[in-house]
Amino acid sequence: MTTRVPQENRRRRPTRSGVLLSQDLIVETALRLIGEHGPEALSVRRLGSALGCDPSALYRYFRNTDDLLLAVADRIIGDAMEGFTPGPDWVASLREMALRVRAGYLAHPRAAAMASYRVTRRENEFRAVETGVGLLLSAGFAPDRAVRLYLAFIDTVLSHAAMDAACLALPPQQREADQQAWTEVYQAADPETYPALSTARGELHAMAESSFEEAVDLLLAALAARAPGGQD
Amino acid sequence: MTTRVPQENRRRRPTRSGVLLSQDLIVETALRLIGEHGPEALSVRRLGSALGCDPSALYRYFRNTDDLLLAVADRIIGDAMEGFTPGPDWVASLREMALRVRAGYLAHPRAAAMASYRVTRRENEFRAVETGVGLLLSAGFAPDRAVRLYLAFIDTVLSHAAMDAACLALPPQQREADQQAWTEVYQAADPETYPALSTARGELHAMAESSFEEAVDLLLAALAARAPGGQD
DNA sequence: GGCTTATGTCAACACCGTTGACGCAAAGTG
DNA sequence: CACTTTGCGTCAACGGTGTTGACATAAGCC
Repeated sequence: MTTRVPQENRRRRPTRSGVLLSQDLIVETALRLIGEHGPEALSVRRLGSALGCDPSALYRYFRNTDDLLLAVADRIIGDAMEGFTPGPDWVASLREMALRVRAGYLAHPRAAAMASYRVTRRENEFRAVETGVGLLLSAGFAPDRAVRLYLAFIDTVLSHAAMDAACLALPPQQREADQQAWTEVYQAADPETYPALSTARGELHAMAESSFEEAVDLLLAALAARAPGGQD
Repeated sequence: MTTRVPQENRRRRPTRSGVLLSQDLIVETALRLIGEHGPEALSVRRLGSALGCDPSALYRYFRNTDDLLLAVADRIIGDAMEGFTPGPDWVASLREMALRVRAGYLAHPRAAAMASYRVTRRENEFRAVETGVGLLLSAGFAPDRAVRLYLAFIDTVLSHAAMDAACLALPPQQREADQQAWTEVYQAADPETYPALSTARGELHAMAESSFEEAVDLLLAALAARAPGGQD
């Protein structure tokens, strides 16, 4: 963001409680708040009191709460992708990207659920898009195909990861109840009206698990099959 | 629907403005509000004034806004799947299922975005799983594979649809800002640090669109390629 | 040391979901 | 028809939310 106030030259005045505010400190505190007390714990007022400052002070650093949320999202992306460098195998590299993003989301389940579908427009997202599109270009796809396919890939990864994160963010009681539904409620399905469910009865337990890797691998297989360079 | 408080025997008193309240009327008004005035128009207070009653009257019909939201979600699912019967072509049938789910979500974005991660365990979900697993069984997959692959498929569809709905549910200002980011902020990327972005500069506008169909088609292609019966 | 001005503070506004008390009118009973 | 019960709509209030504009004050520049 070019419009952003430079962090270094800021004329920072300590707050009432002596804390020196900064975008990084605010983002970290927000992430901590969400992680500790759930997504509903994130409000300007609570964030202010957690930082020991007036809520309105945050508006000196972020245009509004949406702006703050995008900063949090970008931070998650940055943490997830830290130290990652794409290798020569573009499929394997995209796969690792996917797993990293998912791990980053699962580390902050509640924040991830809010931010998965946003465009952060910040440096970490820039780098991730650069890396992903670059990998597809290196696979021989034309630029327009590379962009379209990267979008399909990353949207699948992000939305799937968000879904997993949302499940993880559920209260344990509710999560276990949802999982048990597949081994209990669905087992009682009437064979006449639900023949397919009956046939697959012994396998329905798999419904309780995440399909993230399966879906990513299916998608990557389809991408590999369409790569100009060959079937693999 | 039928398990709720019987609508018939209710001791319904006309509101101040003469309207007779009911669960159906409330749900329909909520959907209409969202459809006419955007997703952010749905609040208990606005819903109350749209119905010509005090906001608190709604709590006679729904435990809280969450309960109301689930009722709305149930209606959306029912509407989306109404009249659908799987055909002989399992790939085409799964594709139509996907498009129907998405259309249902997009028709009522905010409700869908808020309810997408819920497991209903109700009749409509039963029927959907039965249909989907049945289609994969008919394709020749063994039951365990059919279950796993259906899960990967439906999770991709649901999470993608939820993501699209969530984007649509954003306040217009934020949504447009997110979309413009690809044609403005990302255009200014430095060619030296972001060579791939530079190469694909003219195609980045595609990032603002939905990748739903592309992702579904990629996944279905991968499924078709793995079907025991052959590529089709 | 004085000036400018960025920045933290404060008070206020307009919303939000939810609740409890209250009175009225509809349903049930005879 | 009259009487009682009670479901329901209304009202007022509580505590929460994001955001804004006025204001003082202290940091950094000359």
